Amino acid sequence: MSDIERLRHSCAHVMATAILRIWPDAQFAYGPPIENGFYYDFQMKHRVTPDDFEKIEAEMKKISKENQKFEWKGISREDAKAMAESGRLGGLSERPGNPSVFKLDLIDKIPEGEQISCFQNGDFIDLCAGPHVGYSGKCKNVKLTSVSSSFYMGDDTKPQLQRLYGTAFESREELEAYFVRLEEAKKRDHRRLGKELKLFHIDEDVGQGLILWTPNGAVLRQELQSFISEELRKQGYHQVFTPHIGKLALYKTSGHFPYYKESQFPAIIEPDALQQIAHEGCGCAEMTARLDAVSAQFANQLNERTGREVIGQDRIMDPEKLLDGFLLKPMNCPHHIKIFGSQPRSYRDLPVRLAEFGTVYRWEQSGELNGLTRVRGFTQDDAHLFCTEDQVAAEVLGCLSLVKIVLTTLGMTDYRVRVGLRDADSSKFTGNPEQWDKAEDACRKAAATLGVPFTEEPGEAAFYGPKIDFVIKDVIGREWQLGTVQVDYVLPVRFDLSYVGADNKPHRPVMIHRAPFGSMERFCGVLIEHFAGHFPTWLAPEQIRILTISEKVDAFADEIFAQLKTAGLRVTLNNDADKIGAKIRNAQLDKVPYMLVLGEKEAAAGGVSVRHAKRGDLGVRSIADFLADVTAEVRERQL
RNA sequence: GCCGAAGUAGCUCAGAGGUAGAGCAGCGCAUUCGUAAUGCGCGGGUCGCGGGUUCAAUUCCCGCCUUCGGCUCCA
Repeated sequence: MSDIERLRHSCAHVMATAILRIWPDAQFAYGPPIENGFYYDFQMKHRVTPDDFEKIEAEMKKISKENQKFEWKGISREDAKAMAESGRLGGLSERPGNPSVFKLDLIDKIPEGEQISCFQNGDFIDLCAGPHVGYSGKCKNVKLTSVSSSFYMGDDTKPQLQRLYGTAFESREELEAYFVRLEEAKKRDHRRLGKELKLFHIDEDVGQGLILWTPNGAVLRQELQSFISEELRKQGYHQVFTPHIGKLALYKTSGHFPYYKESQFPAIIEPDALQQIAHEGCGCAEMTARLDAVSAQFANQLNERTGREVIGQDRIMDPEKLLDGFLLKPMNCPHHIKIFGSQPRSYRDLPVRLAEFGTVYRWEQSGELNGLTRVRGFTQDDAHLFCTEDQVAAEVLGCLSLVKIVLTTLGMTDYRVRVGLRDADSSKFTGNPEQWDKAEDACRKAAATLGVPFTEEPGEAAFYGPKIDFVIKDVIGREWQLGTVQVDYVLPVRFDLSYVGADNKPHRPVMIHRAPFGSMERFCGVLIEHFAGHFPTWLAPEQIRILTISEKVDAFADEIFAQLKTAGLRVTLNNDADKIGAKIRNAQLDKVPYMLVLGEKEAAAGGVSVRHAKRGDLGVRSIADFLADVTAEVRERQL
């Protein structure tokens, strides 16, 4: 544990002590240091609100002044249990009738034979492995930041606890600097900039988590798509288009329906069928069952193909009663699979790489929605690669290099790479173990070539195969998964895909799912924050703004405007009656990369005064020079 | 979905049981100006939505919706 973590952990104990002095019934669960501070989870009758912070902080100050010593004590399991039973553990004194329930549970979770220890500061004794600072006097530069709720052990079937967050630093200056930094970070929040720069809009009447791309944001997105499309052409991809819905049977085959029902928009039922079931007086439960069900033939075929019972007897129904419908597509794979399967394929054709900016819809929980980063409808820069088993490693590598090109071009270097592996004892993962091993190995090896540290995370795989994810942090430190590359041995079996090998026999292809941006929405959200709204010229919705000094140069300004426009640049003209200072200020606030100041001086010389939003006044230049430089800057996608 | 907080003009926010205010933005007029705010004037709000209490509710109470911070979830 680092020094700052040790300090913050001690602050969590000081906070607990303060809470107990005010509300003695509090039962504490778990209180670790975290990236920017610490928290403690607890349960008590009083509900803490931000109005209570002052009172709690005052008590914490007092405890810090008392300069209590943090003392380590090794105790036996029996003693620990006895102390928890009496309410002494995680309390200021024994609390008859109020046993330390969470501490009791935590003690049970400590493996047999491991040393159990507690720490005492003043009257507060807590089950804790430490370490801690020497004295509470160190815990003086501390501030409570927020209160929320959490589930005990992160399990939503366990009791809901209150979680109080705080932060602490060695010095007061560092503490203050932290909050200044936080304020600065908020200014680059994509939700705020999205409004200020008119990039996107979310409208209640359209629906939560559904993005309306306004003209400025549409430019940003379109430029990114063009960039990706160019790279895809270089790498031998084929562009396809598919509809936004597909029949339920498609998703029953893929295995997504009904198992992921909670995260899909409900099925769309055909009008005739809807009328029929309404006529029959069919209830909701009955309707759901009939939607979920399949015919015996369907189940048998799929079970036979996969070699296991993926569809149980309970889902089989008389074909007469089956209810058909459509699903708003939650992913693009089945559609692409159908394109691959639409014609015979030879091993000579492989790999087949099908790409689409495919829009998908997922029913995310309302509390999870967040600006552009977590939405209910989004467009993936998706592609599916169908290849032979021998080609998997090379194709994964190709996908990774694409992700790397993308991130490098945008100057995004602060990301981490996660290799998601299967969790041995989870039934969530399908397919055979040897293929999993092979695929996991290919991912691991490919990730190693990135030259970026990566972590292997068991249980993070997709149900059909392992994956490599690129994860980036937003301004407030939350992590978002962007690019992803996933190897899949399962869907080709479920859809019975095949190609003809050199031996003139059918073979099963392997699929790779990949999206370098992940989703256009999320990526743009992260990108807005990355650039703090100051996009490089090639991405800027408005690249150049012409600012006139007086009406006398209107004709000259029109001429320059027309020239830049003809050159394909996104240019606007501000010939309002404002003073030049105001025009510059407005252009700066709109984060327009180039401002061209035109007055009588420029008109006489036939030049333009160039000002850059970040580099300031660049002096007078000839229009030809300026045009050449900016077009090159845009063409080369300079940062 | 759960816990907590919030919702007043396009934006940022103030306000109070007696049907609302500022700054910025917008519009109009004047100004013709040299690298981050020219002046004057005008318009703009069913105070998130629906109920209830009250002579009177935007303000108090209840329900809902949306947003924000967490939790859980993320094929």
